[in-house]
Amino acid sequence: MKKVEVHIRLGDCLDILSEMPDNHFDLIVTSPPYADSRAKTYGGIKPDKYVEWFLPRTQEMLRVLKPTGTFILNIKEKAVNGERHTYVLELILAMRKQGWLWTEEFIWHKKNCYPGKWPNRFRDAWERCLQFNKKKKFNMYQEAVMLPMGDWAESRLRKLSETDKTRDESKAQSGFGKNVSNWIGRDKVYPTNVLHLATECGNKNHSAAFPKTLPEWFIKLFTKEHDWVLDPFVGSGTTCQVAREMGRNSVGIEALLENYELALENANPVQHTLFEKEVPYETHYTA
Amino acid sequence: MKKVEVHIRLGDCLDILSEMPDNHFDLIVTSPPYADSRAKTYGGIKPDKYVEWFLPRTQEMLRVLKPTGTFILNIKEKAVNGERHTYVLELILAMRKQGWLWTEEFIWHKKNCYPGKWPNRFRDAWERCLQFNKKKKFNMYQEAVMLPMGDWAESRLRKLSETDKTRDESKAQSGFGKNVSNWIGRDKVYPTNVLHLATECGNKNHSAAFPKTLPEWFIKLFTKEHDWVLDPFVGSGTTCQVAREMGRNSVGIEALLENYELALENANPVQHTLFEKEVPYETHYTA
DNA sequence: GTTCCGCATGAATCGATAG
DNA sequence: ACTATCGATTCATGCGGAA
Repeated sequence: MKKVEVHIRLGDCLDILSEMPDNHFDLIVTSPPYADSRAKTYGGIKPDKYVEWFLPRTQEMLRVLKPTGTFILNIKEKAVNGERHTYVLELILAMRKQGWLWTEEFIWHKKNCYPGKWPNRFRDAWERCLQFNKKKKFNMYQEAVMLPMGDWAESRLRKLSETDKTRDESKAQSGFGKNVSNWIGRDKVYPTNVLHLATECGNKNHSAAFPKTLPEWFIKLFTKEHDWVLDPFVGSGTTCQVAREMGRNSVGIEALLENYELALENANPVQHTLFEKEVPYETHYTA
Repeated sequence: MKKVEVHIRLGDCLDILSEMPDNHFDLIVTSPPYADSRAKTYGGIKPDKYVEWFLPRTQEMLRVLKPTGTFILNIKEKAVNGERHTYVLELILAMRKQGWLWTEEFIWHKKNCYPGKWPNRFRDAWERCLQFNKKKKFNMYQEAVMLPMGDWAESRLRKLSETDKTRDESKAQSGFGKNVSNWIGRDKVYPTNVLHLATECGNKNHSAAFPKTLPEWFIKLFTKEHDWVLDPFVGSGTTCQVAREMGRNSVGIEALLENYELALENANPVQHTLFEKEVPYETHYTA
């Protein structure tokens, strides 16, 4: 019997983080407000001002992250004036000057992206998941995210419709997390740095631009049970909700009161009791 | 009967391009030697020197590209010292200062890669295909790369056609047939900026995993027949080979004699004659 | 209980219109 | 000239109701 803590805090993460101790978190995973979005919360940061706005916050994140910890930043630059804006590129360069190591760039392939048609551009179906670290040696539990493959995937792939084949052969990989128990005992392979996840769209009230499967995958990969997870832009609480279900302690920070209350509701920040043998966390969530 | 030209040139593209006229090419598509690779050819450019080395060449490419043309740069930064190197990010920023517009970043998802992992890293299954333009208005033939639609309409279309067969055929000639044709017109969708292409693994020729499908897709998207395509690092000639098969004129430049001879062989740079009715180029390749 | 169909709904982007 | 707002475009997904 172990306790899992969930803390949801109201305020700008720049202020909240300043009260937190050094080297505390094993994983920071977040999807910050993109440029020109969430105007109510942060005043709708202009693309040209984005790096300047973000850097003080990454400075605090660098401080509160353990030396063995990882920072996953989910972000995508928008199209401005017919061009991709460069603020994400500049952010990476600036964060390295802060002391971050830019270890890897995962690609989140959004299977169901926003529709639309333009004369000069196709639909944007991917986002960056930038991995930053403090040290070259960090904790990584690669076996936790292994994919079932082998005969099952092969036969399944063969049975896919002709449409599926020509469009996207990733279906065999996209099911990670789903029905994991069915595949236990089968051959498994390591995943790649391309993630195939759908955004959870038609859900009741709020559509999750940040699907549970995204923080879930990185929490599996970079933490073990009872590690500490931080989301400095927790929004409706998805990261903390997933962390709790997986037996990880977490802190979520949200600046907008409306989202804060939603996060309280979703993440249920009461100290929970996990009876490990009866309910191992793996059974608590599904993809 | 129209002629398709293929020119293969031996030398550094910096020199060869300097002899070529302004505003000549409709598409430049290339996969340049990555940093530290192909040491024989270009002396093994160090990652830290990559931007400096590449910029004079993009300057020439900017000159020879038509104002309505597009430059597709397939590139991926390597991991150096446990970090992703930043030379690609810096290259994008520097090329914008040269006058290029960074219009889009396509992701090439390499589907069938060999398995493998590193202690701190999964297998790298994607590469950047950076799109640069001279002007905000450029030629783009989006219909040429449309894909079959998803399951939703596929099942509907199948049902309609079954109904069409088993039921009263006279209906097909009246209003009902129009409905069918409407659905048929809707059976294709525009793609996204994520490309799912397989690498040609068992390729005897070269280690360079530059599959024909990659230049093919961009040639379809950004050129029409008899347009001019340039690959300044043509390697074994793949781009020119595909261009010829698609009825586009092309110029390929290669600095290494060994590759140059291979390109001569593969791209068959004799002026070819296309009898359009007998062998429309569309039949030469598949998606 | 299945399977199927209709429908709403998006971290979007462009171009035109208005202040 | 430069910014703010609005309409049109488009498709994968899951829900609820119907056959």
